[in-house]
Amino acid sequence: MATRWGDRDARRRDILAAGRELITRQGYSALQMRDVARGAGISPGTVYTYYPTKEALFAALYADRTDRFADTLEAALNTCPDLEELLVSIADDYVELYRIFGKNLDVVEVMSSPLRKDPLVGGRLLESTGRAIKLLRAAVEAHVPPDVNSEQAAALMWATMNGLAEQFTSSRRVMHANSLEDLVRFAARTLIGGLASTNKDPGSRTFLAEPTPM
Amino acid sequence: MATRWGDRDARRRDILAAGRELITRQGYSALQMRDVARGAGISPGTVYTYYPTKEALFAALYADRTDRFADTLEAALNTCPDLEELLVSIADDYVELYRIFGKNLDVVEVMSSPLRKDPLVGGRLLESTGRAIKLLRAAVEAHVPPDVNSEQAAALMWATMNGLAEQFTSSRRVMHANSLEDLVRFAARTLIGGLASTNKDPGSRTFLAEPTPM
DNA sequence: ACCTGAACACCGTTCAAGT
DNA sequence: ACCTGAACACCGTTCAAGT
Repeated sequence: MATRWGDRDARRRDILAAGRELITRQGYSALQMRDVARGAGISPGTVYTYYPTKEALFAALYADRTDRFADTLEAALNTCPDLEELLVSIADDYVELYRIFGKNLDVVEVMSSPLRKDPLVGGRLLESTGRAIKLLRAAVEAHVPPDVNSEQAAALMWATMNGLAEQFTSSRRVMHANSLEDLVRFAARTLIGGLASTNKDPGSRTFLAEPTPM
Repeated sequence: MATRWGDRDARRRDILAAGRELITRQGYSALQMRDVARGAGISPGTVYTYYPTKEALFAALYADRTDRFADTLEAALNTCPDLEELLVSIADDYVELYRIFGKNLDVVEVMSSPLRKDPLVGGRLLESTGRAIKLLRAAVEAHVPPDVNSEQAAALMWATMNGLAEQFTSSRRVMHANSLEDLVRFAARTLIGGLASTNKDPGSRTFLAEPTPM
């Protein structure tokens, strides 16, 4: 680290890089403030003049990672012919994100604390998660019949993604032996088929819809 | 606590009761070994002669709670006419379980540590989660066309339950304003419709299935 | 202003001593 | 045997002192 005395922007990048290194290589339990400080070439006290708590630092790392995931999602949105391929192509990236951050950050907790007002914590968090959510909703709306309630559909898709990611980062073996790709395809087909055949908006619900041929 | 000196069974129940009280009323961060000891009327060191670590105690509490959820699931299985009503009727109970335990226990972590061999930790955990999983799979098989791959279907259903529970215990507001019941119904209808119309076993896949009328 | 690092606070865990 | 509680270890956080 060749960061000069007083260069706050570079110092902040050093802190984030050190934290990211620890958390991606060794997991959340390895994210310790003394080690972050050592990795960034500073003393422990100094970290606290950049991020007021460990949770704030973690939230900043999460926001960065979410932005990278949103990049993946955006690229998939521009290249994938259908929702099934889109979901398959983003699955690995999301599972990696979830493995590192999934269980350890309560976004609501952060956003309802004073950290909400910190532009480099709450601000970044709102920006990155908002972007990912918008992209996901756009994906749903682009690939699902227009009479489906897209808010519910996006929420369900989001829940499914998180639930699958959880299975593949923790309890999968207890349940089954399917690969991530197989299960994502199965989930995608089931959701798409289900959205096409039922679950219209209450106003326009039809009793006999046409099933989408595969 | 009127537990007598040397009554290990009663003492263990006292410890579990104290832990459950803390965690259900104030959440995981309130599960502190000194407070568990005080609640059980013993000294901190004694807790460790019953559960070797805090994680072991937590896993035992999780196993107990999972057994109670399996009771709920079993009752629903015997009374609910269809899968949609079954899922709606267990949703609240599962969300409560998830709020308390969802993010804080890695079952695989516990089961791959020496705790696995402890009958009151790993043993109970295997028993209770195995029972819940079997019941869920039975529910799927009872309500879904026989040519669907029921292992995948159960895994997807499990993922969806976890994903929805996560939304309703943390980041829901960021996504949408639907109630739990509405979203569970939507998810159930979509899954059921999707399983009926697509995703047959590779061998018996049909191209035009009959949609289930609502 | 920015940074240091010793010290404090807290909580999981251990163990010599008690009954 | 079972239990006590002071002490240890660890890690998030603070703050008086340095440059």
